[in-house]
Amino acid sequence: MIKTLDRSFYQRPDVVAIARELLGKVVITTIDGKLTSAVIVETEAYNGITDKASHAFGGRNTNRTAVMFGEGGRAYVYLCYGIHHLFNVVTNNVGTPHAVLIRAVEPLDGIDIMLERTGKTVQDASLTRGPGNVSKALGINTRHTGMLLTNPPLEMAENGTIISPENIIVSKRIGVDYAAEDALLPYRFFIKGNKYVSGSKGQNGGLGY
DNA sequence: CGACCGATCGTCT
DNA sequence: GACGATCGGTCGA
Repeated sequence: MIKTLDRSFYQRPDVVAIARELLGKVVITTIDGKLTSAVIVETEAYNGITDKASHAFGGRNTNRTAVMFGEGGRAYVYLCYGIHHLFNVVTNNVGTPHAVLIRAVEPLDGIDIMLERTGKTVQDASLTRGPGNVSKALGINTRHTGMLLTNPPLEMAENGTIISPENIIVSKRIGVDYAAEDALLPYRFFIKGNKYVSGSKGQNGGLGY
């Protein structure tokens, strides 16, 4: 039984709590007439204008980041390193640019389509491991930025799965060393032992503080 | 293993 | 004109 998350789920004040709650939720895309879905296994919270790791740090509201300043429940997708499209969920409400980066998912439906999109021949952990690979496999790109997450082509849902607290690992975020002291904040969450979780030694096994 | 490197381009200074 | 919220490959120990 699948239930789409409505906007009240996203429009809450605590982006860190939402990042944690998103573990076990399902992302469903219907793009180019092809349906794919996957379970979220790794997330990171980006905590608005006071978070040096956030694109919205210091109130930076540009064409690219404007979506984050809007209502929660929409997608923020941007191009990273000219190659990778990174998929975020906007939370909170107008004026407060919170977002959660989806860093890894575990494939559910449409695995053949994901293989097609990524040019892979066999399903292994690399298919949807890491934010760049997530978007590639699910068919998400910058044209989806600003779209609602409550209906196709981009939907988020819950299927009754509960991830127990002892199976959730917390760590600092990946790739944000430039954010100085904010790089150390415990804003990354992932499911213990899940093979799709990104990072290597010290980043997918334990408390990487 | 770990360190390093190239790809590739929209965005902001 | 510089620089990424990355990835996958290579090289050396």
